[in-house]
Amino acid sequence: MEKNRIIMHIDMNAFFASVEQQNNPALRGKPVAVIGSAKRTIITTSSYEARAYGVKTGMTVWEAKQKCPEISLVVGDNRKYTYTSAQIMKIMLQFTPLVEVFSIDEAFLDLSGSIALFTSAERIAYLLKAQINHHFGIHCSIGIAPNKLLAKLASDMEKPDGLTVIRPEEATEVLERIPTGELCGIGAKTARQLALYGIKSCGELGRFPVEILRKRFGIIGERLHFMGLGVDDSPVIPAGDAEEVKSVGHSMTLERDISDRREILKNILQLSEMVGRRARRYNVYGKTITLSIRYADFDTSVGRQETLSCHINQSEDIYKAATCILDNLVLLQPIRLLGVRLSNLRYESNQLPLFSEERRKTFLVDAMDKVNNRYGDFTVTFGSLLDGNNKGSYVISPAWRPDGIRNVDVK
DNA sequence: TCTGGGGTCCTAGGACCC
DNA sequence: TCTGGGGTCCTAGGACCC
Repeated sequence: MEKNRIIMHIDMNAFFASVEQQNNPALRGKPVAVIGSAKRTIITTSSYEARAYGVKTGMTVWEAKQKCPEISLVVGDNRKYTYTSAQIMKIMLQFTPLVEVFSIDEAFLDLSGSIALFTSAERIAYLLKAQINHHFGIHCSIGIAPNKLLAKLASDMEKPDGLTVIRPEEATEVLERIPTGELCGIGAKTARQLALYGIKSCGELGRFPVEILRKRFGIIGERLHFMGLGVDDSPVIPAGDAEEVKSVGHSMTLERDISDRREILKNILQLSEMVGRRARRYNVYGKTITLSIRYADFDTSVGRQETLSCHINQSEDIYKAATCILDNLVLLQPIRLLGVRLSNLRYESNQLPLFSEERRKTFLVDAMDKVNNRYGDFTVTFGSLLDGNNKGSYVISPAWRPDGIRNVDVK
């Protein structure tokens, strides 16, 4: 039997853009969009002033300028966002130790045990909003419900600066009018599939025979059924209890489509170094290397993986494996995007964090030396790429976490 | 003027071993 | 000459999340 829980979901509004506006008063109250530094970039986040013009995440810069010619474009700064995020998460920890960092700008809180101390969940919401706004000038939307699924749905219902409560007894009625695609876990494709069965709302989904869902969607089918009913007993998992990361990777869209093998290798080397660096920093080794390619036509992509007999995390070894995969591929078109990922991970748990910095440096120098000796020419370019010439490779992604290996602060 | 990047989970088929 | 299953690992691709 599920005990009545009180779960809160907090979503920072236009997080990256809000941080930038806070940082630069000249941007406040104005349409602002945060973009990547690479040539082929997109709108990562836009301020609410920009959204009023129709500027949305995922648009090209050109599209955004069409919608809003006076928009200020800011190249994202991952360190700033990671730092702010970590500070905000600390504020949340004042109210409960059960804080699950869901992304750089979202968190779940289990307040079931905290209500007695703070009177009510709504009061906690007001206190949180006030503190976050006071210290960081950032608004957030908060949802309160008996589980994570409904709390997330609730926080989505009023933006910006919203507070929405779904009480257990209200859940059924609320779900009746919510389209299935609004639930976290049901994307456009699944929503379309469900619509073919005449299922449009969550209410309809919950009433639909679960056997048919199971047959059509497999394991997901059962989950869909419970989602439609608003049932979700997944726990809020605090940072310390989170599962270990299962893969580490980087990918990048190139400035232009390329076919030249030397050029392709150069980019694979850079990606291998980024992946290796991150893996070594966190004392993790991987057995499987995946090389991803997206072709010029954007729609065609391939991923080829290879599992080795031992675990590696040296950039050079990753590079060698990725190169080997490339050699077995027939390239069909010029390449638009390249990616390198390390998975099948093993953690070196007996490493004291105290030594990790030292270890990291040793490994880094070691790897760079080897690369230099071995690959000559373009390594010099590569070294300078890493150290700043190639601003194009700054990583901007809302999928970061403020802590641990998913703090992707590579350049 | 085109369309970013870092992850997780699931499926389905094949290899291989007992 | 025809014919087993179960288990595990691996691979490629797709859907989903931020």
